[in-house]
Amino acid sequence: MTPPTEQTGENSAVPPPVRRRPGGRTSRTRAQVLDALRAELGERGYDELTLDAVAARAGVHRATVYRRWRDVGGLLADLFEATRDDDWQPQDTGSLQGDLAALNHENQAALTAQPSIAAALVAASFRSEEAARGVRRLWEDRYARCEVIVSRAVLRGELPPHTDARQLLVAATAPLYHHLILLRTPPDPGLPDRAARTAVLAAAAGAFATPPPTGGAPA
Amino acid sequence: MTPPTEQTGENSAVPPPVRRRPGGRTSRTRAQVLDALRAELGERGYDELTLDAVAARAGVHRATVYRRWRDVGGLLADLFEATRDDDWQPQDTGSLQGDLAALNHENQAALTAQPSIAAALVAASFRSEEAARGVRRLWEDRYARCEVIVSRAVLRGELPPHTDARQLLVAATAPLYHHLILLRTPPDPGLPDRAARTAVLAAAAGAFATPPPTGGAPA
DNA sequence: CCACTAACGCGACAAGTTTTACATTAAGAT
DNA sequence: ATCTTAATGTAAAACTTGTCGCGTTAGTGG
Repeated sequence: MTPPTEQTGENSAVPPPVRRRPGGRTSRTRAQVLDALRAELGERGYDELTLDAVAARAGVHRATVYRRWRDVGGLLADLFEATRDDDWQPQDTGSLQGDLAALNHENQAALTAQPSIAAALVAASFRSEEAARGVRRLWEDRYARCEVIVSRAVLRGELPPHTDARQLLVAATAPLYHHLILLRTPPDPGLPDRAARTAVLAAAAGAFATPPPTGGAPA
Repeated sequence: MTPPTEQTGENSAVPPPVRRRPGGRTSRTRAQVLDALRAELGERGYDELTLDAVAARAGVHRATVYRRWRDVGGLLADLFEATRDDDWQPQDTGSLQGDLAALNHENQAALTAQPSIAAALVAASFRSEEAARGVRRLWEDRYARCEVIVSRAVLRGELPPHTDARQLLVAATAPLYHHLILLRTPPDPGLPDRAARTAVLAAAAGAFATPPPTGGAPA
């Protein structure tokens, strides 16, 4: 991701041996390249992605891309990084099942859009360890933002106070990803709602209850 | 997938029979190459997979591999084919939750084995349309074999007669795949059992009931 | 055992991808 | 405005990937 700043040594003698230049041209190049990457991912798909095409589309020389991102994995990792800082947040529909269903509908739309950047990103995450780390952090960020869905439901009295938010969210969303990404079955318009309903039923049956915070135990 | 029969030679009117030779060397070569492919997938991982390395490991010339399988996608598709015809079947533990948990434990073991062929196969399915078709058929086959878990549970009286087997199986197994393959979180020893339990609770709450065969009076 | 030829090995090569060395441009500080 | 040098551009070399023609090996049927 961005320039590998390995310089951060712990020694006290040499503070910053290399003065970076994050301004003007550098950031402009990054923006151009990431835009070109998104466009290529969408149009040509992941497996036909070449660094060369990205560089050409960005109006930048190939060597520049190779130098700064090294390979496709590095490029994608940086894209994850850039994707991560937006202001997305889950809708508030007024009910747990509605919130989860809305989330699923949004995901289904993103994953089945004809040139799907989301699907390309998932495919890409298998490319390199670097990209895998990037996608892991992206998922973590998104699930963290979704936890508010659960806390809202608790406040409304729809769920018991000690509910494992992550487990509930995963139960509600995993079937969708499973079908669209792993099984590769054609999109089922009813699936988002069914999966949400199933998770809510399981939650009502106490499937995601965490052990009550009984007084401080040892250790 | 086996040998691509493009060998139409010239033209004439009658397609020459082209006598194949499935015996001896041909099948031996296929076995060597697929073994080498499995080994490479496990050791080097999917993204570092090269036809060249597979051929070298199989003790076969590159041109042979290119001729018979054309590219990585064809190679992987053939591997799916070979993987599909084994005699695997789900364990019978005597209870629905036990069966589902056993299935999850087995999958978790397969997906976290250090060189995980299973994980590599999933990654590989993104490579080409051909490989994607192969993996889709593999999943279809495995889920079909698992349906017996549900019918056994129905016979035992653990489930109502009209239960959607696929939905139940997906609900029980999807969270595992979601964590291990998409989220890339480290394996959680408790997850297989929890996911199985959640699915059983949802089933008990009627989450997977299919409309009764008789025309019930609509609301 | 023999003839036929599918399937393989070999090496050369075209196309594509990544690295490297050097020249040029422009960010950032004085 | 001027200087320093990080970041790019440029071009050619080094390496990778996939294809092709041709000679050799070994199934298969007689």
